[in-house]
Amino acid sequence: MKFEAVTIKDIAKALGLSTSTVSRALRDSYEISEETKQLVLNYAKEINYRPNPIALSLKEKRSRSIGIIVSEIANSFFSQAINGIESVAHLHGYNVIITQSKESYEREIANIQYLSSRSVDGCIISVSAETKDYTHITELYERNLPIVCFDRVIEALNTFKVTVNSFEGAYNATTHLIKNGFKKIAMLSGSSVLSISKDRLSGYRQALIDNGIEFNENYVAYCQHGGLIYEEVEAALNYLLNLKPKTDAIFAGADKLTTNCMRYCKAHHIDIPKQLALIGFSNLDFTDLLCPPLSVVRQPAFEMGRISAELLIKMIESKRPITDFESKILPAEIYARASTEPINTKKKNEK
Amino acid sequence: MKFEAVTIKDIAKALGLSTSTVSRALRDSYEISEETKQLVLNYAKEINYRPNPIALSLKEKRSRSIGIIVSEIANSFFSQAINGIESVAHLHGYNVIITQSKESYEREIANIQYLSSRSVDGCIISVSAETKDYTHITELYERNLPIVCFDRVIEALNTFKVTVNSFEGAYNATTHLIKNGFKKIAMLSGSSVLSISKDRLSGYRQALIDNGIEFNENYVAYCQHGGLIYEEVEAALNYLLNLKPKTDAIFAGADKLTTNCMRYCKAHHIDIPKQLALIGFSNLDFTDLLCPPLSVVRQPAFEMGRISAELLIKMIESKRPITDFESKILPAEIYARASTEPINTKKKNEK
DNA sequence: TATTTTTACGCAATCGTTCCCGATATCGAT
DNA sequence: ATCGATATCGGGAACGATTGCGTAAAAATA
Repeated sequence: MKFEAVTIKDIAKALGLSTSTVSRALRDSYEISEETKQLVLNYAKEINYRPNPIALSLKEKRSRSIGIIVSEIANSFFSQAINGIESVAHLHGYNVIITQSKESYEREIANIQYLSSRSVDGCIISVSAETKDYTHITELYERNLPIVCFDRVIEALNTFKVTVNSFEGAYNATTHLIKNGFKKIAMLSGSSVLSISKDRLSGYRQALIDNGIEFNENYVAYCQHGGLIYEEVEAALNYLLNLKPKTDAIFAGADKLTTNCMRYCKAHHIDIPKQLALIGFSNLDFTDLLCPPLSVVRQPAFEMGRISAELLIKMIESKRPITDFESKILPAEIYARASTEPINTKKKNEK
Repeated sequence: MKFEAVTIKDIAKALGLSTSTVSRALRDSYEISEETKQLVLNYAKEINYRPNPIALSLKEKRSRSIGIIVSEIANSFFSQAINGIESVAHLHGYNVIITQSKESYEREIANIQYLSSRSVDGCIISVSAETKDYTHITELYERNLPIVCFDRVIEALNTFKVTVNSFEGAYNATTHLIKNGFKKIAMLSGSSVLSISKDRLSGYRQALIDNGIEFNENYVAYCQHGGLIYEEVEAALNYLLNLKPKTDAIFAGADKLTTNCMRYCKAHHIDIPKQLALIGFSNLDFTDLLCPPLSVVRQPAFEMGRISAELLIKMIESKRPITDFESKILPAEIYARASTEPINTKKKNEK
């Protein structure tokens, strides 16, 4: 029922040659005469011949494609990162296969097995928030599947890692809140098992300490699904906003946490920043258009994707096994907006 | 250098059987004894055998995967639609390969040729705004590659089409503006060649006429890149907002147009809705959190993806060629918020 | 002219899997 | 005991492309 593409065999038959000769002509191999080569090339162009990548994959055990696993493409950070990956991949002649784990351990396993069975030449992975056991990944890695970790990295895996400086980003965001006069700063954190969550917590903690504020573990609430479901954010905020002394600012450690925190405040008529200041990690393109304009810690997502892809392709195309793995740590940028404005400054006209 | 997976040959060798017998056992074919079948199945499970989909694709000329072409995954509408497609595809045992055209004609061609060479069993396509010539798609379709159009459809292609009722959505949005007292309503439209642009323009036009307002072509501005680049939106608004009589409301025909319109207003200190009301198509998850909360026409993106995938799979798995193609047209929903509030109503406390 | 070297091409194996067809064995029936 | 039927399995081709090896013809050398 499916249409049949033109194959090397069709060319061979039409030109009265063998498939090997045709192959050599197309591959511009040695031991081929100039005239037969031209003959084949012309005919191939004429009938619009395209090599079958599946047959090639089967034979060569490589596919010139790289796999991506992220939790959600609807997340701005990830879609920007994917754009970065694609830009580099296409430049090097690689195609990209995108999969989503939706923060599910099972789907992550299914995805990476699908990718490896599809003979991807390598993978770029940001692990799911649910994943605690990484053997499905390390096993493939040890069997020589090149893997680059980005964003949420697997610390135990000895490979390239591309991350944002979470500690510094959290440190600067928290310091920003302190400088603007907020006293009781709580943290809304993602899954406690993720390396980025730990780093962001450390940055938050250190900023408090460096400014002479006591770190209180009670002012940290975790959302194991990274804020993907509103209810867990709601529960966390119900908790954080009923503490004594009263929380007057929130630092949110992930995109969905930040926006869902805003949604909570709107639903509960909490005035930002008068009743509660808010700053959080976010890569949304519209945080400046929010009500109020939202202060954010922004990650260089596109750049992270770019670098990840470059490292992966370097790994794939390297002749000898790479042993010297560097970790690229990129700076996060702080955008201070109205959501963290000092409350004593009674300017009506923001901007 | 790459790891080698366990094949049917390994099982045959280990058990002293032929590959055909092993294949039959795994396929649960007839003409196989119960005991050899169990023997093979047990051993296969033990060594974690997984069939090689590439070899299967080569042999069967199908891959149990479906291709998607959208302009941008960073667009909320498309990422939601992709989620809908994936949910159905996985249910039927299909994998999904996502590609982005970035509104580029060349990339669209490259993508669909890549997908077809990868032996996808079918494609779900929303064409790029740049594309005027559809032969790269119709050609494959005529060679029996199942294709479902969604969102931006190819009118000339006789296949399943899944769209939102653009006319109705535009009609209702425009009527909403009129009912709220706005007089000079301009339209910010996407690429004029797209069917959805035409339908939305018709809806806007009809709503004006039905309410006794003259339709004036001068109050329509087109953005050929669908608002993907801010400058074209800026130019369009510079034009629309300098018309006499003065434009007091804007209806925007696409996601990026709507948000970039807000950005423009913010940059130019235009008060929404006092100086300019705004409603537009958008599938962002947090238009309610924008400043001001944005009135939108929202498409059932997930549902559209779901239906598209179901139709495609129906097409793929149909024994006889399908000739009776229905077009699914889903209703768009209007969310009225502060950005289109009547200006004479002087409520301070919105909600 | 005879021999060697080079050139240019075909043959066949390979990748992992399925499936048609042929082969063998077992069993019941005559 | 012999034959046919059936059950069960192996051999080998096929999918599309590459490639090492063998070999014929052409070219170069003696």
